[in-house]
Amino acid sequence: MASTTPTPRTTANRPDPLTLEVVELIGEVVARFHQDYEEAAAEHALTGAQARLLSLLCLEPLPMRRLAQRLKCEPSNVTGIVDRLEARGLVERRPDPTDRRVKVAAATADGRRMARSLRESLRFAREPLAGLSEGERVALRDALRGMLAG
Amino acid sequence: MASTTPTPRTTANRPDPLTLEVVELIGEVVARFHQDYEEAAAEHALTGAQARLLSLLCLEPLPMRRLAQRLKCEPSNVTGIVDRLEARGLVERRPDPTDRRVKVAAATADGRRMARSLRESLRFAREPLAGLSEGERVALRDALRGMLAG
DNA sequence: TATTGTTATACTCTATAACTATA
DNA sequence: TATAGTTATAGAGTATAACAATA
Repeated sequence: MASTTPTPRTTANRPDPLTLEVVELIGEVVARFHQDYEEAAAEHALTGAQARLLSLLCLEPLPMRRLAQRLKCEPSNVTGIVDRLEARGLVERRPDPTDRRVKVAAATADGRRMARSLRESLRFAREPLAGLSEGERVALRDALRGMLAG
Repeated sequence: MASTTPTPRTTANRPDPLTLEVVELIGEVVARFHQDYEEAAAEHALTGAQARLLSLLCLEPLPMRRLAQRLKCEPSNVTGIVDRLEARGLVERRPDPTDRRVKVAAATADGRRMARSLRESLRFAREPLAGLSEGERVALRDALRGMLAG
């Protein structure tokens, strides 16, 4: 089926109706996912950035510099976000034994509890697949893999 | 297949591996989509909020109040965003003949050009389906419809 | 000299509350 | 009285530039 061009197109070089609909659906899913995440964060008196940083630190402690890379922002911003989380006892700074310039941020026990509660309060992001059969989930998985690969 | 519970689960009430993988894939797509959008906006010296507002106004002029509802923020914020876009000649405020309290925001010709350029510079958001066959796109469409419905 | 984290600065987004002009 | 838009204010995220401590 016309596989020389990346995406099927009609005459005027516009995506075909099927592709257009899928793009729109993805946009809706993205919006729902994000809204869900922000609301869950707000319910815990966290901003989106704070929730993302805390979730990252629950996987593993990270130096400030690495945090900035993961969050795709400048290192100077991470200082403030960690400051606010540290003031609430959710995160702490630890020295790095091998390099005294480095400060490693880590989630505290309270921080991990908060992150777990946050994760559990994500409705759409956690249960987006409630309406799908196993076959549909397999198809969705394969399509998403294809998107991220392509 | 096991359709009494919303989502298949293993013993400890945790989602099964397939569901977990799909959730993770959706998260990655959401992240890519958003990053793509923000970068495209930045390339045009727009913030994300400005780009979203401008894109909305390219579909139809809207009263300030309605804009706030669409952007899911307070009306007072819209004032500033429209101010900055208006200062750059991308948006204008028009009076509403039927209600003198209302100001209708509308994209200018320059604003529409900017929005079109913005739309065209979205790589992943515009061409997320490059790697998928028609059959995969149909499967993806159906799965996404099911997600948003369920 | 280069790197890590921080500070200082400026801008934008955000919500809240008070204000104005209409209705 | 109620509504549309604005202003004032304060907190948070963001990028840039300059800085101290360390490598």
